[in-house]
Amino acid sequence: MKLATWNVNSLSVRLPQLLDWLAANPVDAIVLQETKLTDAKFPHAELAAAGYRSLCFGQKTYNGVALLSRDEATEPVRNIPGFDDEQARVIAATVRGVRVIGAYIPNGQAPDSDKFVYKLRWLDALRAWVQDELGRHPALVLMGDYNIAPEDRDVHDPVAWFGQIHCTPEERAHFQQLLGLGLCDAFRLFEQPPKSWSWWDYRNLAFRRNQGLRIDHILVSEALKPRVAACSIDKLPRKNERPSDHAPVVLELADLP
DNA sequence: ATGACTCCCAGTGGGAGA
Repeated sequence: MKLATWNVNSLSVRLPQLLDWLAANPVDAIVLQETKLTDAKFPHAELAAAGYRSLCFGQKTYNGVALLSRDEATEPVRNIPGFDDEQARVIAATVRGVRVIGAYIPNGQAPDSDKFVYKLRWLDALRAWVQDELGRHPALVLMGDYNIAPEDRDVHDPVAWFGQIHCTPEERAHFQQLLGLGLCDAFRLFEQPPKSWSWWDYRNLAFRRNQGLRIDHILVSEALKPRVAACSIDKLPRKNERPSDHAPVVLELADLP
């Protein structure tokens, strides 16, 4: 079973690239972030033609998430239950026995901003809810755009980025607290190329210079960890014309005996 | 260098992203 996450930065702009990618990478499920589409405009038919059913949770202009799956996705949840949020950032459902949570964690803008306060509050609510979900669904994947670079090795220039948004001690502590729930960063279960990033700024020729951050993650529960067979970042779509600034991250799970 | 690019809604500019 293969799962993926990708911040597409506008699904209407990126739909052809997504369809191409799914044709080349026929994952069983994928969560998308920054669809920037109301549900009325979601391209259900095009994705169905590619073999995917869609759960969407969008809004105009900003945010918006979706969960695409080949098989039925049951028990859907939109946003964090009990956490009042005007922004569409979470979609979850169960696919082939795996609880799949797709999250677009707030950017936070700057450590001295109101948006940073919101980011930390949001992460508190996420952690409490994921803990509940783990009780109900031991086989769980929490994946998406975390907007957190967990360690210095996830940052192309850790000295310049230290204390900046994505790299503050507070954000990194939140990431560690998620791991403290028994979740595991699947990417780090494997040897990876040095300087592995999932996001590169559009500016400054950052992709060509490989100046990026690893901020898109796939965390897996204890129960799923023995099934993790591979996890990688696919840089190829970042080489497209008019690419998203993020690359997809892919997880492979061994099938149950 | 308070930059750079890309998206969106707007409306011939500005906010947000990261």
